[in-house]
Amino acid sequence: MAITPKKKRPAGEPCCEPVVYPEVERQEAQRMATIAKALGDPVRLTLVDVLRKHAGKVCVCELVPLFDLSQPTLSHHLKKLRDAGIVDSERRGLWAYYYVEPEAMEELSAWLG
Amino acid sequence: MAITPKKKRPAGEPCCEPVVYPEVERQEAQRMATIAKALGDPVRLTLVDVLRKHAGKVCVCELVPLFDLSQPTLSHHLKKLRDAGIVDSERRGLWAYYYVEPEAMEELSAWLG
DNA sequence: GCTATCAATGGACAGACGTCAATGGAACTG
DNA sequence: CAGTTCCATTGACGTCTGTCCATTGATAGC
Repeated sequence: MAITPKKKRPAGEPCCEPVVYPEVERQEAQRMATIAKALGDPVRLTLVDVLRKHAGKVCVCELVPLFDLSQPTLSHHLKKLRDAGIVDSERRGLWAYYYVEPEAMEELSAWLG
Repeated sequence: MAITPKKKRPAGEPCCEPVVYPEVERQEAQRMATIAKALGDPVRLTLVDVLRKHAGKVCVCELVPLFDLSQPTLSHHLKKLRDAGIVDSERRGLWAYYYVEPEAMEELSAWLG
């Protein structure tokens, strides 16, 4: 079988220096991507912006009319944000109040530089 | 038909103050979401990280072996990053060199706070 | 108890997304 | 010119995602 190696570069010089990417940075990139993905939707990013501008004072029933979406859909988005650690919620009686948990966004902001 | 309005809140007090979200901020959120979405994939975020740490010196043939993916798939991710204005490329002979166009990421970083 | 309200959950569906194999196109070599 | 190398594009495929509707859970007031 012995396939003859065909490593013929157009010029003698290599295209660029070899690139290494350590495992540690890979894992951090993975985590940052998770946060970015949760924020990578117009509805969710808007939700986060609304929440951080009305710290601790916004209940879901006030969020729903801001969008042209059903209440279950918004609930799903809020759940995604919660799963990503970007927001959290607190129940008071019938209502659920959401607020931003700033660590995740700060992390991403710092990573972006 | 005249459905009788059933606006009975559990308590007299409203759940929270009414929330407004201006159109201008909506549009900015939309743009930020586009950037975040492009970054919301582990492969793409890793690509960006590799590129910014080897400014202007990385050709595609060096990027491919960093991932367990086919060359067309990587090309597809690079295109997405280019479409989002996060990276750009330059051709030198056979090779294509990619580099980070930092404005978009800086914008998002600033927005995140 | 019963009823009303707010929020979360489950199921279903169309569309978007990530991936690959095959192909195409541009540029260099001999 | 033909052959090679590198990169982009196309088409196809399965999976994930966003959305809705209907329902359930939880809490409050009657």
